[in-house]
Amino acid sequence: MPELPEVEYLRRELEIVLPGEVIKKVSYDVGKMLRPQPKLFIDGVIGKSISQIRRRAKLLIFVLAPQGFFTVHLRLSGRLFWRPSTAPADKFVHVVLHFASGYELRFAEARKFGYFEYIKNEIDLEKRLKDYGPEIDLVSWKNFSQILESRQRIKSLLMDQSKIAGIGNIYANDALWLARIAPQRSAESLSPKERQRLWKALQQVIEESLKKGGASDQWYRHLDGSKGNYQNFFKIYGQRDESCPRCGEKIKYESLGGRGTFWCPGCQN
DNA sequence: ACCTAAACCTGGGCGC
DNA sequence: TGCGCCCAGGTTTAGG
Repeated sequence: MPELPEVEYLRRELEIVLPGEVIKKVSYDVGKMLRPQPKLFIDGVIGKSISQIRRRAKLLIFVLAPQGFFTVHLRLSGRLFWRPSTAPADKFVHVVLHFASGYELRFAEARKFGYFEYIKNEIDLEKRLKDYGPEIDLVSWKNFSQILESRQRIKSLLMDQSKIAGIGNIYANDALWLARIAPQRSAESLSPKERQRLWKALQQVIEESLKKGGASDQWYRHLDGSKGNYQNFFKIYGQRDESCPRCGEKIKYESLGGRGTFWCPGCQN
């Protein structure tokens, strides 16, 4: 999924239905999806209620009462569904939290990369979150500019969660196109004007996607199973060999840092 | 410090 | 319809 807009959209939906719900039972069929171990996870959450849902980077954080937390990472193909237990089955479901109200939180994960993790207290939670850089939607322009003082390639740096949190492959591609910056450039080579353009482009693209309910390019779904809309408004992501909407040049595709990278040689310099 | 490739897995789309 | 190949919103680890 799931980059900041997708995870944040889901967080807001969860925040509407989950607080006050009591976990009655956990079922699963893939043990590695419950961390640190299925038994520890289940013992940690059973009988507790959910009081709040937070987000840090691409990680959802469920606050439990009277104490404890669990996190959910959707990785590439994770979906969360909120359903009455009588609802028809969903495909690819591997973990289900059953609530006393008769509702279920279903975790569908086709590729089995995603996971739930129980965290027993604040100290451990902080430990788990300590390596994340500032959230992209909160970082100041000045701090952003400082973070770019690096020889790393700009696109790889944007996607490095320890430098800046929340950006993934879609929004890195789209923001660089908006800011007219080639993804292969080293971060430190960006002029102050370019840094400002990039910072603004990132804010713009994140905000636009969040308003559209995120990008359901392949797997991402809302809590009720519906799709987001940003995939219909990609600037350059996925547009291999199409013509650039800004300058008409043919859009290139190459692997950069092991990730598919789309850019326009005509207007990204 | 930074880069690449591979690993973790499965499904969907495309060409033949 | 089927098969093979390529690709996939992420992260981690091994090796150069």
